[in-house]
Amino acid sequence: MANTKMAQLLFGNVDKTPEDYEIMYPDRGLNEGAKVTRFAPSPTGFLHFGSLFAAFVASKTAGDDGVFYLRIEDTDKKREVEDGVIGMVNGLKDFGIIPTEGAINATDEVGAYGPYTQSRRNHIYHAYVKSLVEQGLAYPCFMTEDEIAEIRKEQEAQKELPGIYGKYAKYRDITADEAQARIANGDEYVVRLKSPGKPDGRISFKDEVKGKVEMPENILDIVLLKKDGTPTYHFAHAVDDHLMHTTHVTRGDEWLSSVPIHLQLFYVLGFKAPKYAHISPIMKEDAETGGKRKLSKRKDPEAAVSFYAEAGYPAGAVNEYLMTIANSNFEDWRRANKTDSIDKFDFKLSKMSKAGALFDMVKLHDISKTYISTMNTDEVFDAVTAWSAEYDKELNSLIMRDTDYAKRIFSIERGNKKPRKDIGKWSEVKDYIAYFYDELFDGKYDWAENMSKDDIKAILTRYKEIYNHQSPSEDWFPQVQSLAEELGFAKSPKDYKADPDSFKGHAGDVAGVIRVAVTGRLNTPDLYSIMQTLGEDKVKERINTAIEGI
RNA sequence: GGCUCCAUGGUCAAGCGGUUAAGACACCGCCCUUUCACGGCGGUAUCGCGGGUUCGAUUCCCGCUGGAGUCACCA
Repeated sequence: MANTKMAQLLFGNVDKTPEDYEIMYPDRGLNEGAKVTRFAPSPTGFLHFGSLFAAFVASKTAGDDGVFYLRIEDTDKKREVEDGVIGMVNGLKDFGIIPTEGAINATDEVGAYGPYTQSRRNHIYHAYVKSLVEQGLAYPCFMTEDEIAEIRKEQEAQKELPGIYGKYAKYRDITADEAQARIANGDEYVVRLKSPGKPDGRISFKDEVKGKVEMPENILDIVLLKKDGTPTYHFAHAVDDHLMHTTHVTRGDEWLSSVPIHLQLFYVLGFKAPKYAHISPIMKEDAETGGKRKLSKRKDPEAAVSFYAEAGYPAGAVNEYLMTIANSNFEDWRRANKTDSIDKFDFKLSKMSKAGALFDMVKLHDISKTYISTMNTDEVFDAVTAWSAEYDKELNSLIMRDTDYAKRIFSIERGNKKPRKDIGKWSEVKDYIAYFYDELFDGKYDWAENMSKDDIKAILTRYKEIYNHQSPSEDWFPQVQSLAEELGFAKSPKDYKADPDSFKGHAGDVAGVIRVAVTGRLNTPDLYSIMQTLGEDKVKERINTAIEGI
């Protein structure tokens, strides 16, 4: 049979058959309904926020009883970057996404369905292409790039569908002898699919997020194997996801239009097609056009996952944000289940939005504030130390100088029923705690505008005399109140409002003066706690310095 | 341009033939309060347009407009 001859000519050195691989990679034997998903990036080393989102969705889809694996799609040497794989693995790990199988670094993998790196799977792809050639479903094509460009030009001029098909597929029926002669001559070739599609054919399928989709059938003789013998994305996708038993292919919706090709490939290969879930991209408002566009690696710093690490957004907070984008009902669930792990939330592909969401930094920040507010002192301390060790050495050395002191600072009003939400990201910590460290305390005083210098001086001078560091918290404010009365201020805002002409202000204003003297600021957390943390000597020193500066 | 997807406030979005059109972020006001934050209460603001179908369309159908994606030996 001629096809056998062709197959031998092209793949004489291939010794295994598809059947061999089917046996090597048997059914996974998972529980009924368990899902197998994957994240399949090119190892460019740059983890895009959109890719993180895709990986997040894939891992949440697999859930606890499924399998989520990492496959490296490195079939294009031009795009490859040194350390690209480790960049991907670490990038995911930073956000708590750890695949159950797949590549773990540039050379090692775990799992029984590997190799998980496409450049190491050529022998597998070749066995399947050989079989296709044998069956007359694929053929070598010797067209040069110039020839193809020529054809494309003509097709564009004629307003025809561009691509290699029908009369343009000039090597479709090439004989083995002819091919042999060309190869002997040193001609290069690709292997193309002999597409069984009909020009008027339509296909329809159900996408897990887009719903029912109808499209023209693929009629193009797409390339299966490039001239260097590596597979195209399309072909590798079909072979890999079949052999690795992927049940749900989650990927960016830029792939939606190639589904007809993929479904056809699964069909000719005799594979059961996986379910597809095409995820809408995360968009960004374009300042120039006022419109939306995809989050761009070039234009948007937040497109790089490293941005969040640098800014100090906790990975958990970013995860919460990703989940609110993925399944908007997560927000309601989170309010009802404040302390539960995000893993308990029942993520559903079908609840994903069909349209692309605009990236909202403000929302992320809010979610992050809430997230950090629920962390305990040690967790905050650990996170800040880890972050500052990498991104703010000065802050780090300050904190490490006296870790107990730092923890006392972080514990102020932490753990309340209604916790403060002062910190949205770790890079805000330095400013937040600045007045606890002389090195950061700038000596600028933000005195209230309605206070005269004389009053400020009087309050501080007198307060210095009555200050008792040993007073328990409940006695502290009454002391301020009596000082207020002594100096002509009302005891409470109510008293003051009732008769503003009789008072210079109220006890709150007096406390405010003390606050500014001690911290330099008009607004702070609980002043008593701050003073207790600073210590008696430091408080007195700050008040003295303040008085001198007036 | 062909093919395809999408379309509810500023943003994320519930809704799936009859609703005062949820909720969250942001914004504004009030309350609580020694400041701020937190919290509570309230407010501004949304169904792209035009046709159908129907007793009745945000919801179903068609067209338009707008946005996005794709048309490689890149993924």
